[in-house]
Amino acid sequence: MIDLNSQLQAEVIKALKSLYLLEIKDLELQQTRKDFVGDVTLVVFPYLKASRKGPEQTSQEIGEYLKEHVSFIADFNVIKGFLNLVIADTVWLEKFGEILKTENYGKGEKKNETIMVEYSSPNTNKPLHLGHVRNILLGYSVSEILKAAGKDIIKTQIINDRGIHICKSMLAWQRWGNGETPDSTGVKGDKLVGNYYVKFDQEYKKEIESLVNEGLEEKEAKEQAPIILAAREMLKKWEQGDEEVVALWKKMNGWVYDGFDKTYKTMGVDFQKLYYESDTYLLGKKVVEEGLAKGVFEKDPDGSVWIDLTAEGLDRKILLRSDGTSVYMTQDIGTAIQRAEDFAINGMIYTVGNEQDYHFKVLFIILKKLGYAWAEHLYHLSYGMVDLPTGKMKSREGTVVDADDLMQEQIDTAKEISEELGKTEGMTEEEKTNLYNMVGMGALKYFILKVDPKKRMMFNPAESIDFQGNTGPFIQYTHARIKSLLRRAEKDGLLEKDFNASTYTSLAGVERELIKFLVQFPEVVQVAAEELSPAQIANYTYDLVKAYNAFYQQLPIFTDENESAVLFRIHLSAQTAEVVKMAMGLLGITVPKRM
RNA sequence: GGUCCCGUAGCUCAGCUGGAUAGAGCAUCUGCCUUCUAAGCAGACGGUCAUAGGUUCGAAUCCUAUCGGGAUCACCA
Repeated sequence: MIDLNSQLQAEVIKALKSLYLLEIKDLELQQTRKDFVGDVTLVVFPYLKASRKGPEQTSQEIGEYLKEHVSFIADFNVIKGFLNLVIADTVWLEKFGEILKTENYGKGEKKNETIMVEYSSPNTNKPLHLGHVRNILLGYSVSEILKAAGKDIIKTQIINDRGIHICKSMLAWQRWGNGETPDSTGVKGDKLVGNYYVKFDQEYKKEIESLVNEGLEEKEAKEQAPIILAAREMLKKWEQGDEEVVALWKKMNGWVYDGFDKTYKTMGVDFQKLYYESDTYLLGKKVVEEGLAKGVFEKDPDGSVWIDLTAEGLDRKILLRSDGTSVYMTQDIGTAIQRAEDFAINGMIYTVGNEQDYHFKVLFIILKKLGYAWAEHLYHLSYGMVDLPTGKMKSREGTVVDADDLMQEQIDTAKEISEELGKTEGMTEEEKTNLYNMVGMGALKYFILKVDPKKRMMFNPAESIDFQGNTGPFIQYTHARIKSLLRRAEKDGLLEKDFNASTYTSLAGVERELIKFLVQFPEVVQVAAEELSPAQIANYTYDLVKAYNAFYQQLPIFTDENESAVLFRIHLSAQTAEVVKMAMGLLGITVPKRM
């Protein structure tokens, strides 16, 4: 497709050269703001020195030149130093015709580039909560966006399945579980294990308290409480491969995975490859040798290994403890290298909260220093915390918003509203269930993804997520409405007729606006991919849908006397629905045919 | 204390590679269903873009300082 913008740029450059002998390489054109007439605006202030004239006269001259020399400039107007250019309707119609012919409109060319996207990466000692929800939705959506931009994606997660935290749940279950299982209790596996994690914490606190009453310092009490000693002992046994402990560990982790799978299924997300920390936690050690040999790392007299990043304005960072065990950073280095060995990847994206900005900064520098080619394309998809009105979520204070509960609430709300509005008449039970899921999850996903990932966001559990206005359901509704139109069009045999751009020539304002939005779509996808920002897609789709609704409300579709207008509007609607469907798909949101 | 992020309408958010009169949604108030789905449309109300300087023809956007909020700075993960 011809790129209108770059073509126009070239013409303006020519105009400046011919009028004022001004030689420039490129310049910025912007979209004309809504309240003014025109499509594209040139700000002429920067060229006043060359023109030696006032802003209005300069704009006028450039405008006249362009109107005369460029066929697709239909008109122009000047307001102060702003030259607003009007692009001919025929150009828009031509563009629209090209869009209709484009298969998979919006998708970028294949890039032959494979990126691994890591997201979710939970601990196995407690259920997923609202914080994970943002992580998971972002990771999934960014993956879909990158795919649409032409990259190959491998979705992955690293499951933090080992360590003292899981031993705590195991120990508590052993002591107080009475052999309970998810099956015997009907409790979802991750919830069951999470309950025992809480139980451990309660018992631990009691022990600390009684030790303090016996006269111990709190710090000592924390170290010496029998229950924590038992948990440490269990971890040691696990590391030695004690059969009984490992069997229990496998059993309880299995429950958790079953629980997580259900949650992932409701969310509609997936992974191609899973990494487990129990497999990777020793991996970084051999890299240490490599780093020492290359002189990237240094060894202290006590045997600990460090990297000195003071030259980069950072700290000295430890990579191997004096007892020879590895730390978080070492594991992450090892895991990254393992991944590059497992797959032919060109880069990686880590979806991790912004409290780990520093960690990833350091990690990426280290990997670069070690000289891996793929290390040039590592990104930390850093996102802000989700705040509650009460402040930060704290599991110990019971202020976490559980992922499953949250999703169920939205689905229930979707059901309530749908029934209230009487939208479900004639639907089968299955269709209804699907619809409630789609709309409920659509509301939740859109609510989270429309916000710039980098920013922290507010969620108030007391107020339900909106289903009106700038929301997922609003967009879904518009799609359903178009589908309804198309069903009628099909019945009337209108869909078989091709739209011919040359038969319909005078566009209404709302029609032109809508085409402009559709034209933008591929670029929006590219920008969203570059910025790793689903919010770009969400906000674009909202604007598109608003433009469609204005069109829908203002113009008749079937009842227009002009048959080519009817045909045009039906195709315009169909194309809008298609873009909406694809854009929402990039957010992991499905759209209904009826609602 | 060092480093990093943030502060836009009552609330939740766009806009931030400098450009026109700072935009949406929610909430409040007006209209519009006998014509294609009113989860919609049209409109009203609501702003010293935290504050103070600076750069510029032009600053919500860039720079500096101050205030306020948050994160991070472990031989934890």
